[in-house]
Amino acid sequence: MTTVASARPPGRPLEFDVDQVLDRAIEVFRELGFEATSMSDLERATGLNKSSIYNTFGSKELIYRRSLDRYERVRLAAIREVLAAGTAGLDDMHRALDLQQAESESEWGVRGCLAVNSMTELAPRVAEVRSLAVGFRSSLADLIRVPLERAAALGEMREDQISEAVALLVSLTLGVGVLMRAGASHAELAAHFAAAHAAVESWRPR
Amino acid sequence: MTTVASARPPGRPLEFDVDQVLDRAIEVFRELGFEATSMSDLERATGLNKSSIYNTFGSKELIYRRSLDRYERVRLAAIREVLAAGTAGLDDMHRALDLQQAESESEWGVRGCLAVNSMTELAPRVAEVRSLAVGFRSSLADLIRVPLERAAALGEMREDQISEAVALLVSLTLGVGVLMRAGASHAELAAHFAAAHAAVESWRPR
DNA sequence: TTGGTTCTGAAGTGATCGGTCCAGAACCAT
DNA sequence: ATGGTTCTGGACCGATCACTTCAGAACCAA
Repeated sequence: MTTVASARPPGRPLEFDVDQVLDRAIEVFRELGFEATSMSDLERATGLNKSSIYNTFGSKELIYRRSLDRYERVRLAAIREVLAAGTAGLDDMHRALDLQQAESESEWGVRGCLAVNSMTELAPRVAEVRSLAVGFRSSLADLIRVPLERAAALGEMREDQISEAVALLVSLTLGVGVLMRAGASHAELAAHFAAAHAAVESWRPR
Repeated sequence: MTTVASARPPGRPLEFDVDQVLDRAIEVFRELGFEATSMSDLERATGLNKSSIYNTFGSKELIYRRSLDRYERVRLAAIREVLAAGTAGLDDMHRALDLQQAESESEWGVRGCLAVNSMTELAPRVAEVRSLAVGFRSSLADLIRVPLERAAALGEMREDQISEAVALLVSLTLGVGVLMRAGASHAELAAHFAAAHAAVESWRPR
């Protein structure tokens, strides 16, 4: 059992980069969801032949799960960079909210968040997708907790408020994910972010 | 043009009650969503023949829109009864949150909220569904505003906090709608409702 | 009862669905 | 070069999709 994971197999090599293909699949799945996306859609979006897709991923559900997994990891890494790598407390939280708002107002925003979409569409019926959903929320909560604990250490909020603050911010994030896809205007989105900012400020001791 | 809307047409009458059929359709759409629900599923759930469905509603999209419309009206009526018909301020809000939590933990809770589901699945692609989504959020916000304005009149919160409070509670409601379908435990749901209760309490002047 | 209208049940429509098969191309180790 | 392995393109598969058609049943007004 001395096989190495990256051992190049014999035979003809893949003519494409798997991650690049997944990125194109992510775009389609974000826009149409799982059910409304056909294999033809995936062929067109990835530029691959159906055989190559099946040879590499196995089934439509499997390429969806691979796409969702990659989406979550990329997304969490970006959030980690903003939240966990900061040095301030509540100010980092405000900054993160501003970034999220800017994203949600961009032309890509209307496609929403693939993780949120998967939670309402496929998670109830597919256990593996449900696991990805639970894991994503858990990781997101962990990341949100970081600046809040720094804030508590800085005396910007009470220790016993942290858990409720995390839950509230996670819920708000999911809510924004829904809003983006459902015709919310920039004004409506702004109102929700204003509410989030106000909640953050309410934690400061007076 | 003296036609009356409820004028009984000649010919054979329907053998079923339209609203009862819609209630059964709502169940299926809540569980499976629009795309994953087939006409056979609807036949089975409603007990109707395909022809009767098409004769009455016209298409799969139309019976979905009728279902969503009915779901929203029934749901808003129930919420109105709790929120707008109350006489207290913030206490009514707490009571409403408790009811929502009990519902989300019931066996029906895992099907989630058809309105929320429609926002992530069909609203981006179908303008009429998007309109229903916008209308639902708008009506929900109006209802949430009622007890908060009573609270402000009672001196339980400041007038200028109301709009942000409404936005936050709407966002939280959407978030819970997502959580219900995505494998959230009762504990996880409880944490989110605890955060909501804490937010409500934070509005009281000190 | 009869004529006009509408509803129901069952069979059938073409199109598209996700997925398979296989011949030939493309690679590596020898 | 050759043999073993893997990947690609395209034809092909049965199943299922939303939807239609139509004959006959069920009703009302006259």
